[in-house]
Amino acid sequence: MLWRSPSYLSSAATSLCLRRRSFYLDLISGASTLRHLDQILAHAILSGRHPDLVTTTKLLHRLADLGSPPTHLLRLFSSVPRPDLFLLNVLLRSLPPSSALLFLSSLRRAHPHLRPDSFTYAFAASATASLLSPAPGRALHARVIIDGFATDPFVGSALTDFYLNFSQVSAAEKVFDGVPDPDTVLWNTLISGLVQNCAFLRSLRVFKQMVMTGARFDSTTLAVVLPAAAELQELIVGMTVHCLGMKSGLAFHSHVVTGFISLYSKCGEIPAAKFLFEQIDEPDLIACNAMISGYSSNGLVGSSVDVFRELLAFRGRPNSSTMVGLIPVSSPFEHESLSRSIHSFAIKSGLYLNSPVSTAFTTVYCRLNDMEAARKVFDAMPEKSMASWNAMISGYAQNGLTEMAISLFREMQDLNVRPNQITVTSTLSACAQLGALTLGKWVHQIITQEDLELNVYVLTALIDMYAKCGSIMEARRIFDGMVEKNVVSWNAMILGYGLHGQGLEALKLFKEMLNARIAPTGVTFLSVLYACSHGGLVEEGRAAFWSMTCDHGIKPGPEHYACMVDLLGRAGQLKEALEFIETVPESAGPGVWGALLGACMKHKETSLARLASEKLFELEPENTSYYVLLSNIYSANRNYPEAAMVRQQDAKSRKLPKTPGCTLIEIRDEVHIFTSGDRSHPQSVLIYSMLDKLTGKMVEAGYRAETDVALYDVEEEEKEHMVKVHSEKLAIVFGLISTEPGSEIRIIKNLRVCLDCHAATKFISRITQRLIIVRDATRFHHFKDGACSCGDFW
DNA sequence: GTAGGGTTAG
Repeated sequence: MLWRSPSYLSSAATSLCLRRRSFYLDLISGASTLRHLDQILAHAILSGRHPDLVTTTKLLHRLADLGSPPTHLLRLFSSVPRPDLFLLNVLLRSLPPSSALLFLSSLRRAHPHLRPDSFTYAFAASATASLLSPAPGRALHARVIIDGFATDPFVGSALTDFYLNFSQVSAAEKVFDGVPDPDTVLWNTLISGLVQNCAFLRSLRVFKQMVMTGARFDSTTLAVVLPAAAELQELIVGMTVHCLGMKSGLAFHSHVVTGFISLYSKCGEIPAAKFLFEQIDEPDLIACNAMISGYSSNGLVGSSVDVFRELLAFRGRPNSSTMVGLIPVSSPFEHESLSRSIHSFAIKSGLYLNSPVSTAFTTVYCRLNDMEAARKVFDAMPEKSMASWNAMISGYAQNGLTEMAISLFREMQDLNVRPNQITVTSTLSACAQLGALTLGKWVHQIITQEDLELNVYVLTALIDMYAKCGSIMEARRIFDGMVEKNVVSWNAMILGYGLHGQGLEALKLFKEMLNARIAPTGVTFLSVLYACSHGGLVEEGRAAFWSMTCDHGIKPGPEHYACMVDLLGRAGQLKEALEFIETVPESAGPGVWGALLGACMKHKETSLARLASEKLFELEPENTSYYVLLSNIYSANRNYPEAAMVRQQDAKSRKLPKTPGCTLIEIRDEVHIFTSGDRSHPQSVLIYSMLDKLTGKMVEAGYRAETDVALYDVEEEEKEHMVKVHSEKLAIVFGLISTEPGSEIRIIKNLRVCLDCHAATKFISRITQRLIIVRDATRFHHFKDGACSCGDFW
């Protein structure tokens, strides 16, 4: 270096040197502080040399690098009598995004001789990518098109990046398509941005297209496409990329190797990941993190800790990602104490309580069903990431706290935090559990508005939501539109038909699935059995059960046995059901006996009911719902002393209050909830007078209230009321008076619909000529013209 | 102008 101290500048020799441009340039690039630069500039001017365009450009560059405020840069620029395009571009690149764009907008007035080129627009476009609003970027895009730069790969890349930063995937693709000869960087920008927007399928498609068109790919390309393959667990695609990498020699680039380690770990190929990791001479922090998380997520917590120790011993400090990878999210129960101790370590160190670490802990606590701890971690996060919102929402949905999940999603919308596929998938699951069709439709609308990629997860969640919220046709429409279906999608659709009592449709779809060579899983058979059971298809169900073990080698679990007992029991084959239980290899669980008890209920089989109840009391002494069932069976047979005794036992054992039966109906986006005998509704006078009129007409048509008949597992409080004012009847009547004649009525009951309401609804559907869809605790009933879709197999 | 690891889902 020419000089070390500012005092050196005062020497005459330096003055002479400064007259020569190259020395001057060297001095500028060597300056290490703003003060140095000031002194150089002052000296130059004193020595009679005014900086020319080249030196000013250099100076501007250096000033920006050393953190000079934007006002200084602008002042320097305006001191130049006739700035050229190069200087303008350097200025634009050096200014903070908003000042750069502001400056550009005044350019035409201030410097009419300067015609922006592709660099100008590229820098400007990349400035728009980091703003809070997309509006300036869109305006710039318009100018780019007018000025004819939309076909330039440099500009296109910056614009593509801009749109992807604002999650406008389609717009980004449009920009890309407008560039006839995309270069490697432009391809990479699109692929990487798609991955960041969770559009993994699209990114793989673009990569394929890139390779097919013969475009040159580089290590960045491979590094950005690998996470997409890993995320989708597309091992074959990943291995193809590996082959491409080997052939081109790019597979040994450190970023790419890390990508492979992560890919193989995520696909469960730990030996391959381990092999690659051990091939690296000196793995860096990121490679170690990939391996740590790979082991941990595959349940190999010991090996994960080994690599962590190695990292501490030889490669220095771990970072927050190391911690995230180390937490055994995949098996929290097994390593609960380890997770909690990592958490307290993280809190103590303070350094690690950033968003990804907190998100991992949120997840762990959700999995441990410790929702309060999870929420505490979530609330303590100053900056919430997409993943942290998703972790909390899915945690609520999976723990059945559906309202919490939905209200958190609402909060996100209110805060203008844009959801991604995972957010909507979790929220849809909550809507499905709740049976909230209007909410579900709203989420569907948001998916469309946000242009979220419709991947298998999202579409399957939509099928599930529509099916569980009563729109089986809409579910089927989405199912048919799916290009790529997997087992879960088929399962969701089959289960949907089962819920709606369309057993034959379910079986037809199951056959189609087998023809399409999709290997069924235990869940598939559970859905098929369920559909048979709710459609009264006993023989078909039996055949499916045997085919499961014989043809597909799937060992039936307790839930399959329970479903079979339910199937036989509903159809009145109680003896066969009991015989079937005796074939259960291990002792039958509560599910199996519960199913038998439910069947006894329907067929008023007191002695068998007693047997089943005794088994249940033995297996689950704390579960109170069986007492209700048994007592109802006795009262159905008019054996009131026994009924009273059971009820007394029940009262003794009961600790928690019962959930009262209630029915929900949505009218024009508003939710109305009715309980039995409810008079709290503002229109309750009208509702009751309508109900009276309707009951009159029903009686005329032959309806008799079945007050002394056993009510399913309805609760005591509800039973004490006249069945006439059951919550479902109130909700139906409210539906009748609040909607157009002829339109369908949908209600949701939290318990199983009672026999009397079931019969009454049939009459109502005929008298009013309405389709009434009732979702109860176990299935859907479509009442139409005096009949129910369940064919009374409910 | 693009760049590897970590969190979230049916």
